[in-house]
Amino acid sequence: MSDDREAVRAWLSLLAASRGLEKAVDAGLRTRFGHSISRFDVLSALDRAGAQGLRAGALTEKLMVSDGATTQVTAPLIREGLVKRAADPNDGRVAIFSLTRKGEKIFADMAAEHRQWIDEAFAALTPAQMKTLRRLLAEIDPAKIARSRKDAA
Amino acid sequence: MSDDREAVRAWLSLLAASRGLEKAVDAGLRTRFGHSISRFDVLSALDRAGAQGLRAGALTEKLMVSDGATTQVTAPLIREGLVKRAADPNDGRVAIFSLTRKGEKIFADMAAEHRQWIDEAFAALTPAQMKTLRRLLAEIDPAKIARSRKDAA
DNA sequence: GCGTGTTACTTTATATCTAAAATATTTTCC
DNA sequence: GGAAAATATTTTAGATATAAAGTAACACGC
Repeated sequence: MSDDREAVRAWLSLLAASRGLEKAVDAGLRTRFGHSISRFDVLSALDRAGAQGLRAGALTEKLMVSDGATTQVTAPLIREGLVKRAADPNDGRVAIFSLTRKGEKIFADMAAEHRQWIDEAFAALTPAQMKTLRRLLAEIDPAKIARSRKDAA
Repeated sequence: MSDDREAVRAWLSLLAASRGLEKAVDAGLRTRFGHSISRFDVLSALDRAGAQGLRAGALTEKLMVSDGATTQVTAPLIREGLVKRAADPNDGRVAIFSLTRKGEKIFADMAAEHRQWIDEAFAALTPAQMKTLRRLLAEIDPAKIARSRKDAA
């Protein structure tokens, strides 16, 4: 059988497509708005959360990064006045992040342009093909790796 | 139409799948072999290049990273004796990297296990579906973004 | 109502990436 | 043949990621 390495081939394609697009989007966001893709992700999550904002922990979960990363990526956004950090009145440990008015406005611009870029990058695919792509991607299960690993060294 | 945001949805799925799998593979390589996915990529490129090795520039291109990253990621591999750095006899500027015997052996182990992990992560897909996936991913064109960007600020 | 453990977040140390400056070598062109 | 331009790589400064240690606030059980 020559289906021997099909999974590794698919993985290399996946990696190449994702890294390529990620780099292009990051470069675009930096050039046009002076913000990284990580910051865009934060703004996007906060925009979706609306006025009530998100706790640091919830942000961490949504972005799938470490606790420390959330603290660090929000710092410059707060410094520049796009994000507001408030204490939870009921729990002194909790930090709640939300967009400022300025942050909302800037994010709206970023999101509009971001969407155009993505539409262009995917222009060669029909909506049906994009759905197929999503369906196939959803079948990939990274968690299986951790479960199967024989951690002996 | 509700195909309105199909491209952005596909992009989010792509990113989630790629990041998730990348994290799992990286964790596996670190746990089992003490090396990052970046180092695995270097070893993989050098293994394919064989005894004649690769110039720093060629490695940079294959890995799609910056020049500096190549210098930095090879450094620990050289320190640990998996990679050898030689000068080009015809051009004093050029550095040629290749695997040592030890590097070849260790990479063989890594590659075998890596392949198992990928097979497992993709187990829910048939070979035909993996081919479809590759075909669809190949249609995505990040370069369109740079071309369309109206870099005015 | 107080010690002790838990939880939430931040800080720190380290790894990896990029962009740009620095270094070294080769090539080009009078 | 030598100055100037081009090329190949390394170094440096800064951004962003993680893991683990640190800090502060809460909550449980006696």
